[in-house]
Amino acid sequence: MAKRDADLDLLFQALSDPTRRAVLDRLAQGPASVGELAAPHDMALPSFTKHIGVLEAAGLIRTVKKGRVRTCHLVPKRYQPVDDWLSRHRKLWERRTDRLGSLAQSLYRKD
Amino acid sequence: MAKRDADLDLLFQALSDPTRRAVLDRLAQGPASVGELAAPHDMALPSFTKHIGVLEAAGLIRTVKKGRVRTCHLVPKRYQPVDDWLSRHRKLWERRTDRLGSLAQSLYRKD
DNA sequence: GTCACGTTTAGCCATATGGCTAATTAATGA
DNA sequence: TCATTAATTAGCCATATGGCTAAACGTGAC
Repeated sequence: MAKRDADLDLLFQALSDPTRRAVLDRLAQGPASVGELAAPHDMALPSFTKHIGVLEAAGLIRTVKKGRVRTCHLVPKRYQPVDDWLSRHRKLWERRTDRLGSLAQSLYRKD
Repeated sequence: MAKRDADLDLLFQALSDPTRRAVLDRLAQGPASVGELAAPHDMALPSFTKHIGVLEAAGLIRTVKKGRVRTCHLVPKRYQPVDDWLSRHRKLWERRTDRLGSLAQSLYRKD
């Protein structure tokens, strides 16, 4: 127990904000500068920059500053731990509903 | 833009805490009372109860109070929005790396 | 050299989060 | 009935989060 998984903490936390998810959406199409990323969001730049910081701290994006422009790109493989956690869970409860008969399953299906 | 998806906010937020993830782990094996769930966590009960509240608010668990015991059970299908978001993203960037040639792909593979 | 541009730093604010103790409620069992 | 038990409520605290403005920084363009 108490097996701290700080990685998952950071990742889920990073994903819990709509602005940040929108940034990831955008970056899925290809790299972009901080300014480009900020444009669609009605928010002061320094506020926005914090979101970039959170995403980078979680490892979901990486950034390179060239001249005065910081370019951000996605690190898709960082979704892996999240993916893993979810599929582990799916297996856990599927294994469990397997152990229950189909009657019990149908009861659970009420949700 | 600014398409608030409060559901995902709540879900990712709920999943961002190790105590709460541990509770979900436990509940994947079957229902349990608040007391049983709290036992492995070195934490005062009222603190723990808040976590239960967060999980319930996110819809990840449901609880029934019978007598003085509140029993909690998992609502597995609530993982669905999270799952959906992730697979949408996987598709997005896979589609993109498809558009790039294999040379560009190999460059990206550096991460 | 100087000015504009893209970004960052510094500092502030309100609210949320995750923890605690003490006291309360409600149900069970002796 | 009365003590014990399971959980909740109330209230407190420290820190984190997500936003802001004003000012500074560093680079590129003219």
